[in-house]
Amino acid sequence: MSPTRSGPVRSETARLKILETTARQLADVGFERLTIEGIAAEAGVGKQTIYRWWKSKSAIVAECLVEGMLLEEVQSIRTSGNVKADLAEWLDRVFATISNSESEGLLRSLIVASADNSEVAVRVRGTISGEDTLTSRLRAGIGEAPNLTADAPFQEIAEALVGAIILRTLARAPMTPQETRRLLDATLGTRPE
Amino acid sequence: MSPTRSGPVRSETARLKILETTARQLADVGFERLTIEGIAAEAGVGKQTIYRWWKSKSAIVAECLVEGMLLEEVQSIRTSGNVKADLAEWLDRVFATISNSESEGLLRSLIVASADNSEVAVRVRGTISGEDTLTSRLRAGIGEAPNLTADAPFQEIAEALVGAIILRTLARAPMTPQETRRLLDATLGTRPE
Amino acid sequence: MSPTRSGPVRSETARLKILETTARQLADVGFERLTIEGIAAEAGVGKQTIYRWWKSKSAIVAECLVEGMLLEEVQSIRTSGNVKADLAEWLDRVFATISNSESEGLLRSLIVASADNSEVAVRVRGTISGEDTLTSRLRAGIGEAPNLTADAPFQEIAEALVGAIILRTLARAPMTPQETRRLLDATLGTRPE
Amino acid sequence: MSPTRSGPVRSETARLKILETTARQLADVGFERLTIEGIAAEAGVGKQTIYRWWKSKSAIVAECLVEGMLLEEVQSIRTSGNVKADLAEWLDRVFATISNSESEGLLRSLIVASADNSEVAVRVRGTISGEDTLTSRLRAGIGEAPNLTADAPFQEIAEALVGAIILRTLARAPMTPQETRRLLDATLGTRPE
DNA sequence: CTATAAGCGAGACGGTACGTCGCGTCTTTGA
DNA sequence: TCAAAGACGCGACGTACCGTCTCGCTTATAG
Repeated sequence: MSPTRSGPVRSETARLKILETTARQLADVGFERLTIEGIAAEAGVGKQTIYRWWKSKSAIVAECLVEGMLLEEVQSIRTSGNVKADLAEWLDRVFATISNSESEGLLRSLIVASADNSEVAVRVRGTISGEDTLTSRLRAGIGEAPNLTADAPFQEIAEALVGAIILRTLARAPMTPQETRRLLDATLGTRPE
Repeated sequence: MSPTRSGPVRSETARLKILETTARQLADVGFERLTIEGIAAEAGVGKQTIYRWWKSKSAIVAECLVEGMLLEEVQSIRTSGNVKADLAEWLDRVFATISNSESEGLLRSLIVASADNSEVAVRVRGTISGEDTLTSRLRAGIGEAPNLTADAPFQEIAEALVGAIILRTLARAPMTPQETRRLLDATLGTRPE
Repeated sequence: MSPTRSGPVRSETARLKILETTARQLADVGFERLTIEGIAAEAGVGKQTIYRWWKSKSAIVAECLVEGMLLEEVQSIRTSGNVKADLAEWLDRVFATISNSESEGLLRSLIVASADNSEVAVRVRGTISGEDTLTSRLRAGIGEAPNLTADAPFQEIAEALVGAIILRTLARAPMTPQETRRLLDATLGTRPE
Repeated sequence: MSPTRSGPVRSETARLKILETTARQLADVGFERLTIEGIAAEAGVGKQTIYRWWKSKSAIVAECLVEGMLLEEVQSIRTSGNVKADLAEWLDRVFATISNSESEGLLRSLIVASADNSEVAVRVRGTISGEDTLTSRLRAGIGEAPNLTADAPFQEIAEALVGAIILRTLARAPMTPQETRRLLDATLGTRPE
């Protein structure tokens, strides 16, 4: 076996077309009704080309997340000096995004994909909380809220927040701004305004 | 249809056999590989009998939850006077149960079913937190933890806890006892021991 | 067992409704797509009422034939003194009737029913040839055609004619008037005009 | 679709296995109880492979006829110089074949298939009369019987004979040798011996 | 003049087969 | 040698009917 084998190399064009198509169809029809055949047809690609490079549809979805093709809108968190206000704005944005009829069910689809593939689970969580900007924001907020001391359980607070988002997504019951404030009070130890 | 129509009546035997079979197979093979045909075959029932009364497999799962055929082990929460200890014991029990290989993936399956059917989502959440015994326990714990004041956001604290369970379930990363303590410190406002 | 048992007697209304519905649907959708459930529904009758009195759908069709609800138009044959002319007129009428789009496929449906139930086969044949008026007409025509001698094989001539009708019905190729004349020449021994 | 498209080609193995299985099962259980699933299972083939190439079970049967897999025994007619004797032998052979319990009902099944598909009707008729060897034999017999003149209606005589076969098949009443003679007398204009 | 038993409309039941969709693998042809 | 196209065996889908079996109601003899 030669170190560099002969023949054409993986087609980047095909790879991107497949990812874009997957992202589009995932938002459109959801994970359960997403099919390899459908992706191949719309992407103008042979099925084998997909099977050659990915081992399941959740793996394609995972790669879409890595490429930042999904949930771009919810990855940033403001740092204004008031951690509760910043997180409230972020949570409101998250719930507004997932309630948007255009990508209705997208996060729910990602949850299903997560159940199939823990790589997706990790990516979804990372993506929702902006590649760990959530934990960073919490750490940056030491002193801005009673619970945010130097030895606070930042990781667990982040989990509680993201977990609540997931819970509400599954229940199709986005949080209202009042509820997000109460959630933040519960996890940051702040008091109602 | 008249209020009392004549003719044969729904078979309770068939209904129970279907629910039992569904519960068993769900724990066995997971939601994605659960099939109506498989249920019908094992339950000794015609497919139409299933389609007549339920409109999807997630609807059957929802009824299993209502009948208490799933997740019975995690529905009770101790009330000892120490809310953090009680919830820690409960969380440890929850993670032990869902890590148990016998029902490996059961909760993950229920999450997938939830994505398909908000009825299931509501039931799963109700069941995990023991038909609202979680919120009740929190209310009963007023004064046992800094965050548990009379006007505390009990609902949101419960959501944060259940959400964290779901998050860890998807990531296939059950919380260790240390982590559950930190999560409780984060949501109850307690301090590490 | 008493000679006359108690209880209500067979409902003539239901019987007739079933036969009428069957005749109508048979002409409409054909024998293969005729269903007991469809008959019961349209006739406003329980399925059991049908199964109680008939053992198959072809048996109902047979009874429709007995009741003269099917193919009434083709049962009479003229007796004018010219057997070839009379049979030509009858054959033309038969082919016109079965080509009529309104009952398109009715005879074909009856052939299928015949294959299932020899009772129907006998009835169809009897009905097409007008309760043996065909053989009668042939017997009455002794001397009107070369083959019609006193010891002629009347039965076999009739069979040849009806068989040809069936053949053309299956092939969806009705005979033209010219062809019917040639068929009659072949079986009656007459010569072309 | 381009004239020569790339990609896999139709499997001849599968095609033949399907036709052979269909021929066997048709003789075994009859057309009404012949099922696509049964054929697929016995042929070791996916259902879709059948649906891809044929649009109904009668279409498969038609192709069996084309391939000469059905009714091979009745396709030849002797030419001895005595047309009545030759046809009598053929008719006796036909009725013997269709009465044979081994293929009991095969011709009846083909009649049902004909009702569904005129292609089958044409093929059955062509096959029974040996790819028009019947008409050929009649033409070859000019002068051997009163009705067989140069301008005789050969086609219609053939139809009368085949039609009678079908009629008797439906009635499950094969002709006796005496009856076949009378039928031939009726159509050929011969006299009883 | 009951009571009892059958007929009736209705339709649930365990089944079989339908025709379709999508899976993951394999085969062919063209670039 | 990869990629498109797509046929293949397979498994499940949701639907249509099958023939059997309750139901609750009505109706006509038999006691």
